[in-house]
Amino acid sequence: MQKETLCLGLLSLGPRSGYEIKQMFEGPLSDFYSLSFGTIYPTLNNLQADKYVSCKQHSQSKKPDKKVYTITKKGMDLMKDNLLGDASSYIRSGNFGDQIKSEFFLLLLFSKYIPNETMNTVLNERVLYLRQKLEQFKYDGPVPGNLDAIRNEKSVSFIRGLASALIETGLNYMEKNRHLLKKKIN
Amino acid sequence: MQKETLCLGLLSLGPRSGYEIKQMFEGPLSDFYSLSFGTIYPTLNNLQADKYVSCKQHSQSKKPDKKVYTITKKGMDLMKDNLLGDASSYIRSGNFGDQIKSEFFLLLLFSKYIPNETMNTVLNERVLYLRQKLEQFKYDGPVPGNLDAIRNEKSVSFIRGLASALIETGLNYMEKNRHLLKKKIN
DNA sequence: GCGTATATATATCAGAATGATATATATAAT
DNA sequence: ATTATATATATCATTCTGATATATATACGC
Repeated sequence: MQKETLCLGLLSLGPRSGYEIKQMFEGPLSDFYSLSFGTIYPTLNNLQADKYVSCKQHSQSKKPDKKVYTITKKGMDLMKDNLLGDASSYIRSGNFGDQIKSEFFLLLLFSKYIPNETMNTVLNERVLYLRQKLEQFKYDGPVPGNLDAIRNEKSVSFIRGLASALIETGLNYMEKNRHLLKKKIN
Repeated sequence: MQKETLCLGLLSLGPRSGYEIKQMFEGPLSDFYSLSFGTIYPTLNNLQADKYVSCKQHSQSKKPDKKVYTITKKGMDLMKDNLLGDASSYIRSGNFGDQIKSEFFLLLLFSKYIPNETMNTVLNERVLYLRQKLEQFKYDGPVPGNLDAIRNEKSVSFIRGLASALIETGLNYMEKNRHLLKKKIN
């Protein structure tokens, strides 16, 4: 997805700064997508120059000014156009589409070069990590204010439910089949 | 995973050319990782310069020479060292770790800006696509010769089983919950 | 009270990776 | 006969990341 469409999409949920957009990528979106500061800030500047967003500078004593961006009518139109135009090309992406870089799967692929004890530790930690992820997706309590908008999106409950179901399946599979990765002789 | 470790890992399954390594990324590995020609060819050249791989040139009348690379003892050692050294850092990657770029999930996130009929078509095509993927992972018949080595890896049956289980869960969830993405009024 | 770590906030840039293109030929399909 | 696809390597502009710079505030342990 184009970085412009993505930034506009997040701004459509409410006005926010570049820093807060980054927080979304590190919080609720971290499992699906990410953009770096080096992409976010220039993108916002370009979107502003082309009037797709407006910007209000909030001076905060001695911190750098917080630049809060608001999507314009022109920006909403561009976002909707882009989403509609590219919708069909996103059908074949994501789990299991063409954008995953799973280093964990590569590690499994080459697991025969790794001692059994090491793989055991790795798999144990992987299970712990996935359990943690699962709790994260199931957690339904309060979230920091700037992440509230995304949490309240109806589509997000669909996505969180799907992610939970996938992780549960992965955990069950791992518990039942991890013995297949063991080498007979070390 | 470092591109060097990855290329060495694939060459550890048997000698092959850069073109054939790319074929692995477009075939059985396409759902987990990918490297472009622009990365593969320079990497192989560097690995050769440092004696981690050796190279035999097979002239083929008028096509460019096919350069078949073979991993050396030095290369096997480097690969194993790298795998062991980095193993713990791969635990938190992949579904659902930190490397997924799921444009499909982003599309769902912004689905409220897309007409119900369009989303319906998109979800239908997604289901067809996932069914196709599922068949691919479950297919157990013969594969082209250069992809045989990877198919015969014991770890690959573990990975294919996991992928199949995940896709099945995703399909079931989608069928049962897709109504949640529908907007009440269009 | 003092140092350390973390959080807020924007900006920039070297290095890395991709996606496209160039080159050249063979083969299969229409 | 023409078009498309496959084999095979190589290069490069554009893009993106990850790191770093800058500046301040707050929280935490000792």
